Amino acid sequence: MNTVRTRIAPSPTGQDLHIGNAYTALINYVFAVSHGGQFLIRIEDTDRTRFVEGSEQRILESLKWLGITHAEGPDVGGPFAPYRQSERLELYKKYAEELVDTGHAYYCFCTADRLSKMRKDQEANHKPPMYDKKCRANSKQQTANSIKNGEKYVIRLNVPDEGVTTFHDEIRGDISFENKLIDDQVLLKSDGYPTYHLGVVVDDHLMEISHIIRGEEWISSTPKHILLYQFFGWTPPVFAHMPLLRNPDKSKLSKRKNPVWVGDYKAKGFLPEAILNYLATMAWAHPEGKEIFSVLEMVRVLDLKSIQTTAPIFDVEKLRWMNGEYIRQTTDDTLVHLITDFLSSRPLSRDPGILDSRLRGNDKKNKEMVLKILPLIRERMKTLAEYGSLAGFFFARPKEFERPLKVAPLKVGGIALQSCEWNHDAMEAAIRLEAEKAGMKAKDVFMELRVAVTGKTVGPPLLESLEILGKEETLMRLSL
RNA sequence: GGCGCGUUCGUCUAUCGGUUAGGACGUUAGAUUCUCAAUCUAGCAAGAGGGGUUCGAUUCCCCUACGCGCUACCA
Repeated sequence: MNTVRTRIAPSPTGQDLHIGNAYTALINYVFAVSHGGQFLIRIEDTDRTRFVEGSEQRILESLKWLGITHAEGPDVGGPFAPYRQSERLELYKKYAEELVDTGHAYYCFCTADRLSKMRKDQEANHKPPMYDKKCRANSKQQTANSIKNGEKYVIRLNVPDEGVTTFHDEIRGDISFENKLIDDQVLLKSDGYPTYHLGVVVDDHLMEISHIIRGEEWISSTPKHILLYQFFGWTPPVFAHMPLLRNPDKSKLSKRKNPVWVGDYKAKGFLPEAILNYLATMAWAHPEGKEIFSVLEMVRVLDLKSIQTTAPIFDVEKLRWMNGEYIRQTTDDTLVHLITDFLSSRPLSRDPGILDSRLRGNDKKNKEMVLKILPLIRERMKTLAEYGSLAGFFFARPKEFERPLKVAPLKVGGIALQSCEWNHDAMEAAIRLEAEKAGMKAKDVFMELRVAVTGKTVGPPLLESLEILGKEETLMRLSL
């Protein structure tokens, strides 16, 4: 009875897992784990009009990619299956009717036309747009007749006209709402599906959820949920409303203004650990002031009460920095796999310039090559996607040059490299010597060699790169 | 419009009523250097406004302003 059970309840209406859902998933997961409890997933697919095919699978995949694992869910089952609301329809109907029997809900036969007209009038008169409770006055007989005649109906929550509904929020304290301002919410839609409000309360209770940790956007609906718990005679779980992640313009994080899908960040070359770490610093700070820490470490120190109430802005720049930190921490072997997997899973058209298919090999030989290149580029990479522009020249000759080559210093460099031994120190000595002989700055010679070999003015250290590239290939590029 | 939630550097945040208001990202300058990074050093940068309470408010209370959320047979 005392076990901590948390959940996230995504609805399959988007192309993937929303980063905001990933955020609440992280907190729910960490909280459950830190209390030796269970974290589960329930799919709330009650809106058929917005249903997106394949969404559920992608949500599950993204969660898995992030490393947030669930004990129960639509894919793995569990003691409270099914975990998909569309498969639990009879349940909601039963509970909605129970509410009707106890007088806490009623049938409503109002048409969409009437409702929208009513709302328009209310708006015109500057009144809060709420259902006017017309059907609450229907007699039992009227209701029975209407149903018998096949009239479409919904079941609405019968909210008391007076009083106040209060609930305690673990993060924000007590929050109260006047009952007269709470709408007679639809609980069961005319298509037989429950609305969020009914579904969430019934399932959270049946699935023995102990803590509801969800987004701030639900605060206003919580009194309806509290009322439902009261009417059913159930003990409500603990509530904690997380602040909403925001766009740089402070609006709720949305796909129109930001990449919001976890898959977007994966495609941009972010590592799951970095994403989670960054998310963890949203509205919360490690008690020791650490910036870089693992989920496991978060499990040790997270306290719901220490979560901030202010909605943070999702700052991709800081995420990039953090991702770079993680790339630098990653072992060579792991990073090789990350890079080769990343490249092979990515559409060729997204890689510009000199990057071509030779870079994308997943074979052993290519992996060895990547391993050699790694020390030259790892501290220059903030995302895996930058590998291409950083290391592309190892695999293919530059197709274009950032600027025209200067012949004189290039010649000097060529002479130096032609006759020298192919190692870092020998090359450096030769270049400096030849530069001095020609009365040039060694710097300029280095730069010209760089442009000729890589096509760019910036990149990994030149001599180390030449060592890997080999003498033959280097001289070939110099003679272009 | 109504209801709710919120307000510390540009951004993420620290602060058990007493601090030169600290850290991180970004940014600026410098060191290093074959470029760019990485690294190191230094700098710039904040308590929305007004009332209270208090010996003392960033911290507690109220008001205003501003921002955000909700206001569907969407979640």
